[in-house]
Amino acid sequence: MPRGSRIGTREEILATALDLFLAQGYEATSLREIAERLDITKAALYYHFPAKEQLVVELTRQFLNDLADLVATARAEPLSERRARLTELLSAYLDLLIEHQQVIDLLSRNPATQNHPDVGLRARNLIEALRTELAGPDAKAEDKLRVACAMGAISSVAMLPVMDGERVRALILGAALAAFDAEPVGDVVVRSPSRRVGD
Amino acid sequence: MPRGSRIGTREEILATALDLFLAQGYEATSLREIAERLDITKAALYYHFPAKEQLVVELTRQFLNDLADLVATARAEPLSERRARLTELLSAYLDLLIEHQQVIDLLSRNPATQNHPDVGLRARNLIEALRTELAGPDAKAEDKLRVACAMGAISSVAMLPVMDGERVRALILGAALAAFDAEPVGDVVVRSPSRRVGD
DNA sequence: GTCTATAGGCAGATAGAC
DNA sequence: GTCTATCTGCCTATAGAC
Repeated sequence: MPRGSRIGTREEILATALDLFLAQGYEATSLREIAERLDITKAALYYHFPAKEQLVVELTRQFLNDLADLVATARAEPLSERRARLTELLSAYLDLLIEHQQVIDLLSRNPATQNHPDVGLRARNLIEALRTELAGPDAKAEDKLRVACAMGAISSVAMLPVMDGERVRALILGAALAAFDAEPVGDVVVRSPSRRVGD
Repeated sequence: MPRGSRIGTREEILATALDLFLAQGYEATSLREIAERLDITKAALYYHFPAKEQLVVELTRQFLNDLADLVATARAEPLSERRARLTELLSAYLDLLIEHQQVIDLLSRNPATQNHPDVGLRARNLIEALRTELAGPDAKAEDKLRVACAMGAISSVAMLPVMDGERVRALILGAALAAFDAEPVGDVVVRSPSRRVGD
């Protein structure tokens, strides 16, 4: 059943694809499912996108460009003011994750997208570049690990239901900086459990 | 070409399946690929495992049981010594992630596995239970966020190439505790980039 | 425990009418 | 821009011989 001429078909396709990819995964979602939900046919999809993978390329393009911008910003920052630079860049990284939360979910949860040169590989390279920039050119292994922990704390936004407000943002940024600065903690002993839970 | 009777066929199948699932994803890996790499046939796989999804169930069983044990430990701990309890449980959680790094990769990267009641849903419930236990029964939203940040810092192990040594472990645990304790940091301004990187 | 052979289905993708 | 119709190929899973 045709829907007639609409302005936003392409955007509707992308939105629907994102929905289904997030819920079921990229590989587990067929073009038939996407088409059915939109009440069009598979062939109609192929008018707008030459192949299934192109859906992911388009869905992730904006995020990846923003991430590339952030790396460029990092490279342009003077190394002299190290602390201010770290704070600023982690803050921008946090904003990026919040803004593109769904796309990041898509990328991190779908191995099939991670080997695509314009998507997964590009993302990996950019993240690696950011980590390198944050640690500094003369960074020791420990500094790199500290940066990884800080970025990990920021990644906790991905685990959370919804992001709301400046207070939450400030807390996560504070946690990331504290993770970076932290003293090592060793020699912790764990007692044995009384009974297993869950089965 | 038959391989004759071997003791470890079942374990070889699981190891090969894990390899391929990690490299390509669960959905993107066919039973034919697994069989070919092992030099057996698809039908032989079905002798050992009744369905493809059973491979994931077996691969994740040990990790999920260990995680359930950790939740049980958390429930058995006295709430009186809050700080020691938090340190101890985060430490055990870190050990768990290190020990089962590959399985965690498998779970977190494959949406298709995440709706299975004995795998993804069980994992989600256990992680949620652990977060709740760590935050405490009377926890405010902010405490839960702090726990999420701490667990996020620990999750940084998943981003790292290899885990080696007590020093690295101590650093990550320290970062997690510091993330939990951190003061909020607000009002950071980001300058604009000079030029985009990467294309 | 492993094989051959095949059923039965759905995938991604294309051709060409309208 | 969307359709119908169809191709080709691979998928999971099963039956039954050895």
